[in-house]
Amino acid sequence: MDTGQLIQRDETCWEIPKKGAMRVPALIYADASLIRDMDQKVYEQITNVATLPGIVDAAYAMPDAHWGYGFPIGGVAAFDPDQGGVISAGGVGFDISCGVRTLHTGLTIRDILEQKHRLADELSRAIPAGVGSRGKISLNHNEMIAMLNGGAQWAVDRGFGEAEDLERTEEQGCMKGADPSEVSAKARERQHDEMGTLGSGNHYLEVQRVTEIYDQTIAARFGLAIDDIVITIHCGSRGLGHQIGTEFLKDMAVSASQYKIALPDRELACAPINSPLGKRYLGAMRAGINCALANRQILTHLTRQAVASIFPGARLDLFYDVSHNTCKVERHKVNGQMKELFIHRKGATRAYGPGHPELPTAFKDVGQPVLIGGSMGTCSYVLCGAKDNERRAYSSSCHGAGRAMSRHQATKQWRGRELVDDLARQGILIRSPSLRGIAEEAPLAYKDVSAVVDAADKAGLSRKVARLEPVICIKG
DNA sequence: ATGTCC
Repeated sequence: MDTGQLIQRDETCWEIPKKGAMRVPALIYADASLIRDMDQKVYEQITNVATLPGIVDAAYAMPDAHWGYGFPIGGVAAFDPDQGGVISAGGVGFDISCGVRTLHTGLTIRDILEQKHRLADELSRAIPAGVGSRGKISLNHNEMIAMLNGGAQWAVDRGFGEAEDLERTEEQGCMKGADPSEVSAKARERQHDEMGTLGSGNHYLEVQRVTEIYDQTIAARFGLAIDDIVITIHCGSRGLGHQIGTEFLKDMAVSASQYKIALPDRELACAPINSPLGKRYLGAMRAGINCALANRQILTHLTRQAVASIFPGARLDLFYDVSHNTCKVERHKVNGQMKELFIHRKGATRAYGPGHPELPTAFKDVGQPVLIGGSMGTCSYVLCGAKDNERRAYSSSCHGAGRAMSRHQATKQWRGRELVDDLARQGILIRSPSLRGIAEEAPLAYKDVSAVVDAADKAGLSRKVARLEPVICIKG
């Protein structure tokens, strides 16, 4: 991106001033180097988002922003229903409530070193991964509806995990207001035997080692210390979420003119929050969120079983679960008054600062854990919602490294087998059904995650707490 | 992201 088109507000905040059809300005949080490498499409896309009805304050892009469908991935936008605000399927993303959860293991790197290969094989056997992966659980109609209403709470009720897990999951594991009757038969059919599966693309299950602590006090509160082993699961709502996205995107594109919404890009298709279509999508999307929460909950149970077969005494307590493709109703201050806004976060993580009433007791005084996945073979980070970050991007932070190169380009540049061998030499074990998938996910096809989190920290979105490095990676 | 094209 050409920095000449932007007004630099400070070291990590860049403004696209309001012009043309824009209702508000757009703000990008990144350092100069990330901005220079950022896709020019991000400029176009957040400029377009800023034209949508009812948008409040600004359209935001996180430091990891890149070209997405309509909205950039790494985009945040808040809409006011009382000002004609809209909800957009492309503003949530196809993989509804894709997210990350990290489990403590109580083990250290010394405990697992000699069992590394066994653990990799066991996890690979226990976790269904890859395109169209299927699980052992299949849901009949009534169970499907119960799952879409109950999310991770439904999963815990069925014996997948423990009640304590729910306290450490956004929405206590259950998104209220889901309407399974708005989830089509086709979407439900696609999910019939996909519960408890990882899927493909950038989804993974990773065994990680804590290698650096940046904030001793918060790390201690988060239960993280050097050489601890944690396990991180990154996945979403599988075929069901994708089907919901596909169907509503089409409906929203068709009905935009009926709602008198001028779309600068068809991919920005949306509907007023208070319209019948907007309400239908909200109900379906919330059911999709529950599907993703239930899916990660079942995967947690499968992970616990796999780890227990090698380390019988290990306790895999949930550290935290965050979603990064959502639209949520939150109370925020607008012109000095508290308002209920619909916050779209696409490839962006909620990052409540210290003291937020919705935080679990364990984190209330320090802030929300923010889990940032790196690319395969590179590091990941744990951050913490920063004080006063509400006024920056409605308490949001980045979600990962962000792609720097297309999947197609990556497959031309790398061979899966060579990447697996290279990483094995670095002591990182990869298990995946797809060598092509590995090539698409080559570490160098992503932005430098360390630069991304440094920018998020400097911008005051969230604070660095700990760095994690991969030991084993189960890839979809 | 996605039964990587109904």
